[in-house]
Amino acid sequence: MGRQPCCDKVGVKKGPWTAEEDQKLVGFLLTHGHCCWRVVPKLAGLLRCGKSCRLRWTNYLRPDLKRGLLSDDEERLVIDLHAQLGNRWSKIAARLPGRTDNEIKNHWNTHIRKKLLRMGIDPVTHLPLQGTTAPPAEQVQQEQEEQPQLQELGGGEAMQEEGGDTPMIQPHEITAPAPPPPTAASNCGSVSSASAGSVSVVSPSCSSSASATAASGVEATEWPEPMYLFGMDGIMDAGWGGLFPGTGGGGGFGADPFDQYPGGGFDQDGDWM
DNA sequence: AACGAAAGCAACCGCATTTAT
DNA sequence: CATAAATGCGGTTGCTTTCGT
Repeated sequence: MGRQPCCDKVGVKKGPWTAEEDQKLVGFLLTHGHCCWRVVPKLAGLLRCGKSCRLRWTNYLRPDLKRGLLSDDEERLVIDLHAQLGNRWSKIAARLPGRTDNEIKNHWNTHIRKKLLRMGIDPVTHLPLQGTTAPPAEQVQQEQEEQPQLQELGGGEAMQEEGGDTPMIQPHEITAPAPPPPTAASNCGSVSSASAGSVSVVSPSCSSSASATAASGVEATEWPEPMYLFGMDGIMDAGWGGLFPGTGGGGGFGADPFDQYPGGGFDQDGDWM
């Protein structure tokens, strides 16, 4: 027997997720968890493939996700791990809390890979490129001007984007603890305790309250709705700006929402900050 | 100011692996 | 043990934004 599609192709919506869909998915998962992704969209009232729901959740909606560019340390860690593991993005992501394989993969392909190439390093083997053995001197100089700290992976200077973009948000800025708002407090790590699935967003720092919350299920059920009652601006102000990029899809993050709304959101433990 | 090219990112596709029967 | 189904993973695509001319 041939392999069946993961879901019915007919009537399945594709493309960028809308805020309404996000709301349904987050609300459902925080309340019920996911016993199996195949049935999640049906139970959540979504016209989406279960696969798509899983991807959306793991890459975008999980409360424990960091957002923003990778820090200098994270980038070095990615390079080191890639040298050891190759394109095992999920394995690499497992070593970077709050980061997803997709995010790391994209960052590698768009930033790190190019940097290594300009440095004359094969991004696959992590060895000096054959043939030219070294990039032209002016290229090296340009590279050093752009990424001086990459030459010495032990350096601790904050890395900037190519072209000298505004500094990325740093991990310590993301994880600075702060008292969570009442509705969001229940959000931290309430998923897996209600879930038989594998995805866990339980945060050690709030696991006790999370278990209590999950036991009641009340707040976990209620929080997504207030999030939307904020409206987009309110959500942004609350620091989950990356959660609902609108319906534009694609490059909706050309402007980092954290640049506009710094200091809010969930840290890697799912704590509100 | 307008246009085209390049960059960046979210999402999709298909294969591989794991789990259940 | 064999087969089917579900899930996970990596590669790729397409859309949006940004930058340069």
